Amino acid sequence: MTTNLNTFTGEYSYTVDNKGRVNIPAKFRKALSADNEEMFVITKGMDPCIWVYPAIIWKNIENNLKNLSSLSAINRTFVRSTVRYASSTTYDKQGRIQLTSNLIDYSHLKKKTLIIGMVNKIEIWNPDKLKEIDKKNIKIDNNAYDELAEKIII
Amino acid sequence: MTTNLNTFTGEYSYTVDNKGRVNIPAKFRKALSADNEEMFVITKGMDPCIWVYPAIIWKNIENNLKNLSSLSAINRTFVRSTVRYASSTTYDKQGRIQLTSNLIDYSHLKKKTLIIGMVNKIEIWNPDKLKEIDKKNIKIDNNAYDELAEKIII
DNA sequence: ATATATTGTGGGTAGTTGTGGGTAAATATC
DNA sequence: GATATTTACCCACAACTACCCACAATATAT
Repeated sequence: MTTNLNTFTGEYSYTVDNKGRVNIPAKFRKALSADNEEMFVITKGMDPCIWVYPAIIWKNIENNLKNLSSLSAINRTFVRSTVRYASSTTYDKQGRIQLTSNLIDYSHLKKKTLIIGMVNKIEIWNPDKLKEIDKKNIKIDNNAYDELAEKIII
Repeated sequence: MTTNLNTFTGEYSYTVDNKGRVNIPAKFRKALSADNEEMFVITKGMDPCIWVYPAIIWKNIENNLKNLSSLSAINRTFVRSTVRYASSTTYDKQGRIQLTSNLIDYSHLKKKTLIIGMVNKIEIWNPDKLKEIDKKNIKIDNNAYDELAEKIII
């Protein structure tokens, strides 16, 4: 059976080389639908990590943003903070994408990275940073999970 | 995959030279549709920055304004504060546009600039000024912001 | 178990991009 | 009308990027 297109699961360890490139796991590349033409959009995650979207998924976000009028100050701030760190890249013959130094700094990437499938997007983490965050999140009360339970069946 | 035409994302650092020229990032130039004929319209932003529109997008704005009644105070204010300062420029062989001293003053541009893709337009900032504004905006009511995020971010 | 193909990591090179400045035409000033 | 000042266009060069190839490690097939 073929898995869902543009859907990513699982976790992989890779390295960022000294040119700022990381491999996109082969499985993820295969999950990309053809109309993406091998293109991703990378941007700042809400956690200290990099978010990687299939290009066509990102396009939807972009189109939604286009409909926000810049007359409203909140709209301007929102658009700016959303797209400011976004840039599109196609992966090279070896399956790597080029990260920007902005995003590398933001997510504290060194050499080792953890690449995590997050269903409709991919996250790139510094493994140590993720451990840190995980520790904090353990304390998150179970009530929050109970709330989620009503929305999602697993 | 071809990215959306006349759509800009990402953030770039450039310098204004002593003739008042700034580079338009290569990626942005490539995103310009051919019928713009390498032309932008620069004008006063609603924040203390310069707005740069692809010429044909600006044309649409002008046409829309024509249909707006001048009875509305907001319309009048917008026309007066934004349209008033608009002027068109094509970029030179090196990819730079010439700014006007009016706009340089208005946006407090010194040497360092931050050029930000704002989907359907481009903003040129003094990096320090933007930091200032960002700080202020953190206090802006988060509810409106979160509402937007829920609608738009996937 | 061995051979073959695929995948991940490193580096080299040619072309592009960003930044400075120079020169001639156009405009303004006296 | 002559001179000064600005503007538009051109060239040069350093820095960077995209693209290419190589090779080792892993996975797959026979």
